Amino acid sequence: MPNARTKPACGCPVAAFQKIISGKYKLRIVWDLKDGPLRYSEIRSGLLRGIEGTGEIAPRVLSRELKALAENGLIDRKDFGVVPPKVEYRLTAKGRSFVPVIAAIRDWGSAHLGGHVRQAQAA
Amino acid sequence: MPNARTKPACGCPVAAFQKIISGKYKLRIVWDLKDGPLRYSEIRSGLLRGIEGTGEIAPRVLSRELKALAENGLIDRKDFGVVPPKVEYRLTAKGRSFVPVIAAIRDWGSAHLGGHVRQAQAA
DNA sequence: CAGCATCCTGCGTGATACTG
DNA sequence: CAGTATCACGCAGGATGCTG
Repeated sequence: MPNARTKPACGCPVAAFQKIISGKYKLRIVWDLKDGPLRYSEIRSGLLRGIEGTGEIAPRVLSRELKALAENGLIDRKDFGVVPPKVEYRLTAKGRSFVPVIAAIRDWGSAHLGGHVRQAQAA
Repeated sequence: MPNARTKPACGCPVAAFQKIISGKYKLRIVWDLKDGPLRYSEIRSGLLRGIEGTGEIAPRVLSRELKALAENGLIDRKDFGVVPPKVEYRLTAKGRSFVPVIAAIRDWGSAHLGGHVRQAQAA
C-alpha cells in the first residue's frame, strides 16, 4: 500500500486489539516471551510472579491463551516431540512487533497505576 | 513513593492496565474523547461507528464503563444540571496521558490486523 | 512435562422497560 | 437527554482429575 493514510477514522483496530489480547494472561505471556523462548511450565511459573494469593493458573486457561496467541500469529509453538514432552513457545515477528506496545502499556501503568516498577531504561 | 519497594519488574502494571480497560468500549471512549468533551449520546453514537450489525449499545453498559473510567481517574464527568439533562465527559490529565498508548495500540493494530484504518467503505 | 476433559461459577454484555 | 432497574445468557476463568 502506497502512502500512509493517517486517518483516524474508526476504532476498528482497537477493537481487534482488544479481541486478540482478551484474557488475563495474553499480554503477560507475550511480554515474558520477549526475552526468548520459554517452555510451557516456565511461562506458567513466570505468570505467577506478581500474583499473590490468586492460586494457580488452570492449565486449561493457559493452554487456551497460548493457542489463541498462536492462532493470531503472535507466538509460535515448537513441539520437540520427545518424552517427557518439551514444548517451546516463542514470539513471531508479529509478536515481537507487539512488544513495544506492551512496553508502552507497562510504562504508562507504572507511571499512573502505582508505579512500583523500575523504569526499564535511563534517558 | 517513600518506601523503597522496588519490586522487580513484574507484569503488575500490565494486569492493572487490563483491569482498567476491561470492557469493550473503554479504550474507544478514551480515544473518542481525545478530541474534546463529548456528551453521553455523542459517545454512544461515536461508539457505533465501525460496528456493523452488532445492534445498539445498552445504556447500562455504557453507563458502567463511563463510571468505571471516571473512578479510575481517566475521565471526568461534568453534569450541567439542566433540563433536558446535559452531561459532558472529558479526559483528565491521566486520561490524556493514556491517549498515546491507545495510539500505539491503534497503530500496531492497523499495521498488523488488517490495516484498514480508513473507512470500510469506498474500498 | 504438557496438556485435555469435565464441571461449576461469576460477571461482562445485551435487551427491555421505566424515570427525572 | 441521561441515565437506572431488572432479567437473561454466554463465556472467561478456576478447580480437579486423567493421559501419553
